[in-house]
Amino acid sequence: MGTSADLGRAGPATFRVKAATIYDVARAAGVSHQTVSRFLKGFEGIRPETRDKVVQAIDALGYRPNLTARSLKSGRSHRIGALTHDISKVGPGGIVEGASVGAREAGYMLDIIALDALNPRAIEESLALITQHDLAGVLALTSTDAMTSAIERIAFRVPAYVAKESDGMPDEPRSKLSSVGVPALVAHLAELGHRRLMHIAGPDTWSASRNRTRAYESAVQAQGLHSVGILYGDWSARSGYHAIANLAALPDATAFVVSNDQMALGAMLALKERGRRIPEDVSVVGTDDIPEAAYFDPPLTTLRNDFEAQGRAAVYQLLALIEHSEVKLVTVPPPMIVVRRSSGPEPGSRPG
Amino acid sequence: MGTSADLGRAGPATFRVKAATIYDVARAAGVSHQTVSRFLKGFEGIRPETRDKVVQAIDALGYRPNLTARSLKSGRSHRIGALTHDISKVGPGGIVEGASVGAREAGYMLDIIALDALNPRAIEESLALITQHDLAGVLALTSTDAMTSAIERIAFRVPAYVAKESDGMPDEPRSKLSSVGVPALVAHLAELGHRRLMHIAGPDTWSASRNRTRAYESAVQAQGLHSVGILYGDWSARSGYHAIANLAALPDATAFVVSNDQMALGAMLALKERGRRIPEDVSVVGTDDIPEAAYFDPPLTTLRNDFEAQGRAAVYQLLALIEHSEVKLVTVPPPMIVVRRSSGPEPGSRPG
DNA sequence: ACAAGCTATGTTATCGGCAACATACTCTGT
DNA sequence: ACAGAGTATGTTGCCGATAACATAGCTTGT
Repeated sequence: MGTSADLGRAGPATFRVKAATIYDVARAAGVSHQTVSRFLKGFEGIRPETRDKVVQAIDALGYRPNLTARSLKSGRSHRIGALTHDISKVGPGGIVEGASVGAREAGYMLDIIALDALNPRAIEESLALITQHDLAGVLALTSTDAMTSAIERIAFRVPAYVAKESDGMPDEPRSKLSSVGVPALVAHLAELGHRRLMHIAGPDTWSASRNRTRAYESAVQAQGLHSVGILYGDWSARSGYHAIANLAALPDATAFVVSNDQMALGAMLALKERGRRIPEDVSVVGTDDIPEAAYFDPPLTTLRNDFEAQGRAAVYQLLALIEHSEVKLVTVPPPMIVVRRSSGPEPGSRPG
Repeated sequence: MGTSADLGRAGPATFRVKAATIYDVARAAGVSHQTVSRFLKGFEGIRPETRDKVVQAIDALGYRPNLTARSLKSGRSHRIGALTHDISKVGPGGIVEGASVGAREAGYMLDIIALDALNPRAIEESLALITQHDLAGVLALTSTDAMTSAIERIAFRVPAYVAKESDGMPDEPRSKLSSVGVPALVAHLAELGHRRLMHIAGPDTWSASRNRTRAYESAVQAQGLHSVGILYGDWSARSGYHAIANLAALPDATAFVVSNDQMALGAMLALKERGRRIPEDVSVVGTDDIPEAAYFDPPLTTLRNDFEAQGRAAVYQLLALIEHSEVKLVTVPPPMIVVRRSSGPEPGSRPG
């Protein structure tokens, strides 16, 4: 788009028709408003004739309950706040989408609160917003330290929940550890003969990043491999590129385990520019399986994450806190490895 | 993440402290609730002593106005709904983020309504949600036909606005046409000597896609070039790949103008797999400048779009409709061309 | 010095639901 | 045939704010 001039198109002139209330319905049906209210709540003891009159009146007037009034009285709103930052950067719009759908299924709305992570006052302001807007609960969709501490402070006022991103290291029986998550990537590389690995991690302030790094380290040890070192990025392709490009000399790792696909993309470009062929000379594996990963050059071996399911699961966890009900089980599929062409056999006994 | 078990972490036990009301404040200050209300609205005629008492009471009690009650009485909520779908696909989580920030600046909340574009009933349901939740207005963040028609129906009840995506063809003086947007891409290719172009478009149901295609066609004509044909994708890298891979024979175009960066990525892979070198044999240009585009192989020549600014601008347009006020001008920078290595000189007079 | 006119503040009604209590009506048993 | 129990429905008050109207207290003019 060019300028704001062509940004959009105004709707027709707006005369908002005043919506019908239970009182309107009651009058139309010739009953009291309370009868209507009872009907709406599914109260059983209403005579069929009365019920019919109410149904018809509701239908005729196109009545829709006003949730604002309802929350005022009940003190309980039907909206949950989603604290986010950098969603566009990190990718998982899928989490937001899943959360929104999950919320709607449960009759809630999802309010997006985009934090400016760099601005400490932003959290303060958002807190004010949350209390003012009477949210039923708050969800943090990115698990940075800043976010976690914000949530901890919010949690004294409203139910709050941090949706962790995939870490590839579930609190699961050891037996499964090697088949999913980062350990599966490491095992895959080990099978291909790689012995010297390098890791490109996300920011240390993200718990997801720390978890992945820990998973990497323990998997390397468990498989009897050697970690040549750890580089840090900020999830962006740019940071992945510079992590490699800024190195004085490439270490003698034959495979790189990268904490997300964007950084893997950047790292691959830097490696190619330094004359390494992928996967002939060096293997690269990522994490997340963003839709583009299958079309990188070469297509990226990575871990598939179902972000939408994660978003939904997070909403249901939060709803359990809000409604003190049982957690509706949303199974989030574990991150499965997707093998593509960016990983290949270790270059072998060739010298240097 | 592994399973729902490690998805997150519950907050501490929640006893929501009942928030103070204007009545509490009034009692503490020894005034009537109306005086408090007047103070909150910035009413001038309050004696300094009274004012002080109110300020202190508010401070002591940590009073925050309850916006639910406020909207009930005033009939005007401070939240706007954002209809979206496929946010994860097109990338512009940035639009959502920008819209959220813009909304907050104006004292509004942004409610996300993720539509399932495939499900016609979803629009119906969302409409019900909107009226129930008493939204001040509705914003469509993706401008598909389905969305536009949904908005048209909604607009009779609440102010509504469609945020068009960049189309590279602003309603601007002709003089500017060639320096920004899709025409700039075409001009760039013409300068490099390309004469035979091909276009990969997005879905025809997206107005942004139609606009880009139209801009492409008229620019090709204006520059005296030849368009070899148009292929259609769905914005995904996958569709870009198959658009090229499914071709029985590659056309004799020397440059491809692709409607977004993801499809360009897929197309580049398919071209390379068919033995074409980029940019030596064929040039590829995209649109959007997603953060990854600079790290494609080769880095992609594309148009830079400021999605966040677009989101904010859309919010302000809508607010103008809601509040019948002047449009607060938010200038969205025009999409500027970013030249990278995916575009190069036409292969020259070499035979086929 | 007192009516008229302001100013600062208080009182009451209202938004649209829900909940508690109130009442009219039906059914049952004796 | 009528008390008592139960059922269907109506009436009133409340959530927390705003709006309209009401009333004290202070100026001002003559």
